[in-house]
Amino acid sequence: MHSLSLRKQRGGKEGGEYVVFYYLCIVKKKVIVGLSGGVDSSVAAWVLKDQGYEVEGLFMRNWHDTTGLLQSDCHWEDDLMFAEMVAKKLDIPFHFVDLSEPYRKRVVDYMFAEYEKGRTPNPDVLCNREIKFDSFADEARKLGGDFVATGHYCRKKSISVKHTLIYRLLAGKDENKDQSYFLCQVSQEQLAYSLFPIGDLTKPEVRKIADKLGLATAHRKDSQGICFVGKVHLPTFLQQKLKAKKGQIVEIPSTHEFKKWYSGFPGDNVSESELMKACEPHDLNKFPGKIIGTHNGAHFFTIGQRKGINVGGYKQPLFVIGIDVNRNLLYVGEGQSHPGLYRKGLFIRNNEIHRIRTDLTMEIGESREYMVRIRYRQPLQKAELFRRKNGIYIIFNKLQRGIAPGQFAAWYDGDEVIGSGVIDK
RNA sequence: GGUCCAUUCGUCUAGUGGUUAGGACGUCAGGUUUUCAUCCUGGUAACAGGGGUUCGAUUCCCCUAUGGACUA
Repeated sequence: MHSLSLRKQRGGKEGGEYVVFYYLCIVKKKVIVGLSGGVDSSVAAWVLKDQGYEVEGLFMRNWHDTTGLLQSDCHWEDDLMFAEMVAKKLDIPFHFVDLSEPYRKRVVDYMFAEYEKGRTPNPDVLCNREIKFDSFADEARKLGGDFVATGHYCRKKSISVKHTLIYRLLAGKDENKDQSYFLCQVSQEQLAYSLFPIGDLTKPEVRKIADKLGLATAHRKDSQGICFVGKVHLPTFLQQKLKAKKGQIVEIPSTHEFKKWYSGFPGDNVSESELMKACEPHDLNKFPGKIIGTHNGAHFFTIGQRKGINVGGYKQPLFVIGIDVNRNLLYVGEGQSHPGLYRKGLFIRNNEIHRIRTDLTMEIGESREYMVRIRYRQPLQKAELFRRKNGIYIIFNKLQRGIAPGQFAAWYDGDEVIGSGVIDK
């Protein structure tokens, strides 16, 4: 029995309460915390230390290129400095590792490849699966870590299913900051090796703790944009590798006959071809569209996007409702409620189905109700998942706006992430 | 060739003999957001040009330019 057991024992003597700490076991578990230079990971490190773990900080540098960055300066040096200051304050060993190569290969290249296909990738979900809980975890093992920990707002629990230990990934306690979505692609093995120390805290609590401890990161602004890369002007960033190509913008009036959706869910015995139809995107080629302008490459856009179309004079804003990279066409529609913006369902290929709860695998022919989100911070949507021969068809209760291939759909049971997959179409 | 009508922010437009010339869309900048988006707030920006009439012209008149309609 290696697990650290730091116990609090309370005695209620007449002199008042006192607390006695003692160790049941002398061997402390070692945790390597990914210190990013932000508050969340700083407090995570402190929480672990407070819980009695042996804690070491590891800063990873994943990107030091400034091409396409909105702020001309690259922030990783600042981040490193803050991370070091925190480590010093908490009195924990501090390490540095450069993971730029794997990050470029496994996250950035994937990003380019997806955009090139006219899809909209989520690099941060990949970053967690491929870097933080993989390459980084390997580095942690080299340092003798028993676990890695991050400053994610999510929780891990375990249950025993048929005598097997199964890890559960749960939403963070702070509903407003819940980041479980970004971890929707991690595996049981990765979860087993991970800790999320601040999952039971809210952001204001985290800030307060950091403030009380006098951590330098207490009032640092939350990072935004692509993890490690930062805020970028996407077309500029993508043009490192994808070339600009002029093409036509085609407006599809909302008055055309768009697909009709049935209300609610189909029956559980619905055929795969029927589901396929229900999850098919709008066939925009068949409409007589109107050419209203030119763009610099359809692959720089995403469905549901408003900014950057560069065509004015309309009563309501134009939104991207379709992308055709082969013909380099950008389809747009006027107004928030344009029917081309909404769909009833989506499809995930067999080989893209990822299960976190490996014990809850859906068999072919099976269907289940789950709550689903297709973007970070989107309120969970009621949906039914149909497992069929080719993959999973997700039919939503309500029409969904801007379903974008390449993004991840994650399904939840309550606040637990059950599985996820890349949206194929 | 003649006659008539039009011309206002980048775009679509509102309006008046004295207005800070209004709005929408675009765009830009902030805010929200560890993806892409969305969303919120704010800013920028126009009376085609030249003459008159008038205390005062974007508004009325004339000419020029451009676009449209009708017609020998």
